[in-house]
Amino acid sequence: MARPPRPRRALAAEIAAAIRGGAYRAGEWLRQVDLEERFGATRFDIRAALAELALRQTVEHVPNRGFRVATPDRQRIRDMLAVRALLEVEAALTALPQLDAAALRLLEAKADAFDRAVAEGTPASQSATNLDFHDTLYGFSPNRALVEVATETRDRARLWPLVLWPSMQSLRRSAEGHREILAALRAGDAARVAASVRSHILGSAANQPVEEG
Amino acid sequence: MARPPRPRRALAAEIAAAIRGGAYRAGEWLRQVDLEERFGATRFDIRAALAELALRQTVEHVPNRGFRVATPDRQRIRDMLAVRALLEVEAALTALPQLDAAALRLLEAKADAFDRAVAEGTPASQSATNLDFHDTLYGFSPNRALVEVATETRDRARLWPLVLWPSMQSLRRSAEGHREILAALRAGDAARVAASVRSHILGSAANQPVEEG
DNA sequence: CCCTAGCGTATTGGCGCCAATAATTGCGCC
DNA sequence: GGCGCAATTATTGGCGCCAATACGCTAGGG
Repeated sequence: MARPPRPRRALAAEIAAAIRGGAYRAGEWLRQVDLEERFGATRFDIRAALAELALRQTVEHVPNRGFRVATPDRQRIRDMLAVRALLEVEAALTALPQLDAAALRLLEAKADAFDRAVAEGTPASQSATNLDFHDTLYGFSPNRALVEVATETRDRARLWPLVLWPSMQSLRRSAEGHREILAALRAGDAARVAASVRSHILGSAANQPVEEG
Repeated sequence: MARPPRPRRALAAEIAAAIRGGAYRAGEWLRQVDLEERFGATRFDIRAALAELALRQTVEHVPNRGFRVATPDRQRIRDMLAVRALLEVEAALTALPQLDAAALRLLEAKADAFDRAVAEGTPASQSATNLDFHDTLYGFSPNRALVEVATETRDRARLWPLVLWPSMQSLRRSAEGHREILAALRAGDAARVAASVRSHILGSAANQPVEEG
């Protein structure tokens, strides 16, 4: 199926999504010919996309060997989570003074959407509605650069846990986290916002099965 | 002069350095043929490097027009500085518990080196020794990911102010800032470390000539 | 005299081919 | 029968050519 002319940048995201979705395992070599076929793109585009992903450390590049999916490192995941928490707490705090009643209603609706996705949605829709809640909140921050760095960092760290993500327990905890954040925002309590966002982010991974490699 | 086979990644940094050094002005179009000649690289490499810089928002890409140097936006610079402060304060704070007497001596030596560069060095050596001080400090942080994101963000934001950087006054202030940070580290006073790093970063740009465009 | 339309030129960017390099398999030797 | 070396094959990656596109200039018309 010859797809219509694919927007250049999208390809990298598409490959990243495929990796996230579990199409390729951690450490697995990505052969360019396979990718060509799978995504119906030219070799040139594939290479450009892979280079971009390598820059984002989604894949690892070994000269004359190729690209392979970056391997999760437990310590690094923890470190990344700490960075995420730092950035996202700040994003939430800077958003806080900008929130009016309408904004809070909007956020409530997003939280509802996530709840519904948890109850009856697919893992993909759960992930999407979850991100949507956070992005909506951070979108109110007047510091655009902060939001960009935060989402970038989140996307960079997000690769790993997605395969083992959909445990019902952690989903419920996430939903509760959203409610707690919302309550803190409504109260206008900065310290409480910081604490709730922080624990929401750190907690989302803390309850992951700690198997050793 | 045909240079020896240039390491791939270095080229992007080299171009970025050229932009930083003022070889190309903000908003100026970067013609690929010029870059080819200037850096003695093939068109292919130039293009890859430019794509990388575009991803880092050092240059802007306009399809079928080419690449131009990203234009500084005063608001964005402020925003970026806030992000830098956030990240680098955290890096310094996490480094703090790891510092022993030898580490403090090393940092003192780096601060001395910067002082010498301010007194008698070139702008390039001033910049290098300044970065070296910060990198050495952050290097003691156990959170590698944090340090990476911090230095990445710094390099991303660093493009703009360098042309107008070498005012003797701001250099002196930077040198003092290093001393203040060192003193706070020696005292083991976390709050003071945070405050000194923050004001060092925000201050380094606050005293910039605020001409309007 | 100014505005517009068309052409020529300069520049970018897509892509396919081929050389360089590493993995693999098969053969010979110990 | 096992091990090591060498030829074969698979895969990556460098690069130059050419089509696509935008810009500047000139000529013609209002």
